[in-house]
Amino acid sequence: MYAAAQTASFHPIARHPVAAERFPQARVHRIALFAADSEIYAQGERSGTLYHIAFGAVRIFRLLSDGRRQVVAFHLAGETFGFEAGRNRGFFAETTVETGLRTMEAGEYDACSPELMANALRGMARAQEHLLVVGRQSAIEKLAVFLVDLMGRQGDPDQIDLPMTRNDIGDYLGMTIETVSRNLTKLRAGGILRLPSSRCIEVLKPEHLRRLCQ
Amino acid sequence: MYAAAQTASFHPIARHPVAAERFPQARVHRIALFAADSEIYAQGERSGTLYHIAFGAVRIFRLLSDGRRQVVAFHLAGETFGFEAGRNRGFFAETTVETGLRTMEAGEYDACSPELMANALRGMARAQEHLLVVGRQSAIEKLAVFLVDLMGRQGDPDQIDLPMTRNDIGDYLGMTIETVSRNLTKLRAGGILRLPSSRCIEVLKPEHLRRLCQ
DNA sequence: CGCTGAGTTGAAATAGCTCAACTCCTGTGG
DNA sequence: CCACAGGAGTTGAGCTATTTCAACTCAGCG
Repeated sequence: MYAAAQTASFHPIARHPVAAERFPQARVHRIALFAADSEIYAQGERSGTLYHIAFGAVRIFRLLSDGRRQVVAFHLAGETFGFEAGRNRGFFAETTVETGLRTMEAGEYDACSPELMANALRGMARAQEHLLVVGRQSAIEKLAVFLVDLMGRQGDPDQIDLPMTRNDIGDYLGMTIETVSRNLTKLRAGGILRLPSSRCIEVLKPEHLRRLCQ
Repeated sequence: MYAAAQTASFHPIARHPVAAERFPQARVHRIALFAADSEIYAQGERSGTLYHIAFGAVRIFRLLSDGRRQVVAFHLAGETFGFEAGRNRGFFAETTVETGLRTMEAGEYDACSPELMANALRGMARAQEHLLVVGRQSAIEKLAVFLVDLMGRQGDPDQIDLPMTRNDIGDYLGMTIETVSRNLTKLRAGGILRLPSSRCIEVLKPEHLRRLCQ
């Protein structure tokens, strides 16, 4: 779970053609490599640092006292995260897969720039959209919204790359892994999806999926 | 439901001693009076205006295509709302009770001031906290968190003023009004609450309530 | 005094959870 | 190259919390 970030250095960046393409060696500037399931920051730590994801994915979550976990956001390649309302982290951040991050320390950026403001507002909007999903709707609807969102953020390919486990998805949508699995099976049985592997989903009928989102 | 804001003018402000006290006549400056259940803005409208609540309460929500409603936030007296990520409103805003609002048009305020930034980040944090509640936990736990939050925002009185209906609460917590009602009854049966009226809750055992929040 | 909307309560239906068994995939070591 | 172990995912069966539908109470108001 808490593999040290250093271990990532054993995996040469060349194994990530996408990342290599987007951030050619000359432009790679202070990229930190993290193995899957590495902690980026913990709840309670001093905040300030921002992170830009070169490749990989990150889950933002909180641990509840009974051991349950609520994932409040996933961040994918190309996105920036790490904004906090207070001086200390309110959540944990961990990689879900092997991930490359560029960090920006407080002081390196203008804390009140229009870009940051836009990002904060977008964060609020995304959390509120997430609320719409988690708050109501059946498990299959939640899953549909999740997949359509992922599709959009990956540039609407017909093959969705799932950079997280069923456990992560369950904790994000507020349901058990069994319910996630059962409803994926249901979508497959309906001819809407194909599941070539557990980390890849081929969307056969995008319109059907979108219709489920209402 | 969509009573015009004008109708509020039939209710003299003198009926609201709290408001009168906080905003004495001399300082009342462009306060708009809204009757209960009045629309403040609608999804899709051009955004920009900010609102400060002199007295009353507001629900921020979205209507789903099947008629269900998800309330993503309540705002109470003293709070400011109306920030948007985009040029257009992503949600509806309505009063839940008779409400006095001071408006600030875009241009009257600095869109990138530290105060606004702090407000945006607080909005994000609150939405994420809300996610923790809605995403998991049993109905009774959700209700406990909701009441404790309300208590805090009203200055921790032992009498909570509920400026919204069971319906609003249900749509906020992602449950039916019957479940809200049943679980309030359960808390009352446990000697934790008293319900002098449907819009007022007396908290007899705050520690018990807090313990339910974990 | 009856009407109306909000809230409460009851009974039956059901979606999702829990617990458990099983498969599949992957990596490791002989 | 195969055997094996361990983790991730799937499937099944029974259980339970919440929803649904319906009846009822209660308070405010013309």
